[in-house]
Amino acid sequence: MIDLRVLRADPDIVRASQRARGEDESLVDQVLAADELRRSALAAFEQARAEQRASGKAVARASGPAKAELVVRAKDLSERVKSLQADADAAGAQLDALLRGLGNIIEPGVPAGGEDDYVVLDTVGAPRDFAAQGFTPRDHLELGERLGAVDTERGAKVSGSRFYFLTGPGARLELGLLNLAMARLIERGFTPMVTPTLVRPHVMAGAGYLDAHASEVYHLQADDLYLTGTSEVALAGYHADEILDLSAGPLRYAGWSTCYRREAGSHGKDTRGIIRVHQFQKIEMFFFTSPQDAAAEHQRLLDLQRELLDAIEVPYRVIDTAAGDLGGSAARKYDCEAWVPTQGRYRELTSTSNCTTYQARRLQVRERDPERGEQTRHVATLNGTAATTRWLVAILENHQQPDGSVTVPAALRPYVGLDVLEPVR
RNA sequence: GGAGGCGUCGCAUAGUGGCCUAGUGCGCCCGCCUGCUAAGCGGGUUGAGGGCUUGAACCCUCUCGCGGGUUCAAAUCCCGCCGCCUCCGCCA
Repeated sequence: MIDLRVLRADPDIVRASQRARGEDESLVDQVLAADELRRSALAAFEQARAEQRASGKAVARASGPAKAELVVRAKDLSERVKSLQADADAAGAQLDALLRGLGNIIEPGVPAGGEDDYVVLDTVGAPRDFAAQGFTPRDHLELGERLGAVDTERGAKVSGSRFYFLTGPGARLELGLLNLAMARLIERGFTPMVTPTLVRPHVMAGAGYLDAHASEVYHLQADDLYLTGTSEVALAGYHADEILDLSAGPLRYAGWSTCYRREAGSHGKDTRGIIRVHQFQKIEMFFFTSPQDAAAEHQRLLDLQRELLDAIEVPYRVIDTAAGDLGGSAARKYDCEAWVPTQGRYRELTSTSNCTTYQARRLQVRERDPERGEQTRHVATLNGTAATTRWLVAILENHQQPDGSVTVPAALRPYVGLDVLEPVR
């Protein structure tokens, strides 16, 4: 949710943001009108309520016939209060519904437009020239099967399409990668967290995943719980309804969880291998910070992601996602995409979003504002991928050898316990 | 799954329909007093929204786990939900 005060004070900023996202500008005026309505309804209710409270005291003091008469009058007043309260509640609900329909206000500099209007900020490393090395690269699934590392056939037998087993060296590679990421983050002062993957509706909604992404999310009807597609959801909810002390700096969490995604809108896309699957593992970074530090912390998250990508030695590029391709909660989003040789293109391995105060406002995460004494204000939240199962795709393909073996990147070897993955068939 | 108990200010507790503008103790903050510390004395100490301005002060409303209901009036009575505790049952 955006700040209603900002919208009142400067509606043009919100209009411009909506325009850049390719979303409805007129929503801004609808919100302003609903706000007017709510304020007048609220004032009417509160005045009537104050009268009622005064009359209640009079009743309590009176006795005998005088009391009976006062009660009769108080009944009328009670009816009026009830009806005015209903009006005020309805006006409040209307405003809230409209306000939740607005996406976060984009950060200045975000490219306007949709999915294809990203701006490439940096490109690191060069795609390997397999032709010059005299062989045609195998894709990650063929490699994984030859190495005895990935089994999608049995994954489908047990759970259906887009499920898989990581076996032997594949499982070791994933655990090694996640442990490397976690170890690096702990060194940087992160608090490691293993988070719940089933959450209540208000937590899912608070993180913003029940709006546009609702069809992407698994729901357990019998228990009314949602399976999370990232530990961001649980980490965002971790401090819900709390007033945090950020005077010693941001709270930095590294959440390890299995992630579940329905992939409802992507039938036919990436059906081969483990690029797009219903279940995978991820280490997610999540910050709670003071609003004025959010943009700088966002750069820090991006730097950490780049360091981790450097550690697995794959070519990648960094893109600044266009406004129309941001989630509703994000004010800015950077993706790092690794080169996938057999696809001849870059594929997303990490994503980091600055949600400014948008998530925190829904989840009621606040801090004391040092400049305004004891007053509270909403904090900013940021999130970013540290490592996921999908990274195995880039590792396998970019480090493959002509004989079908795969060299384990040096930084990973202590965590995987193997220097080379050898074909078993 | 069954039975019972509980949820009040940062913590602990009092409060069985109007005298609650929620009392008291502890903690914390400010001040006074005092060789220092402690003690003592006085004051303050949930959060949100609205009036309203750049802000402060002031006024009003809401906030006793959450949401409904009864009543002229609800921390207090009723219903639902959530959480915690105890016992029984079940259990990868």
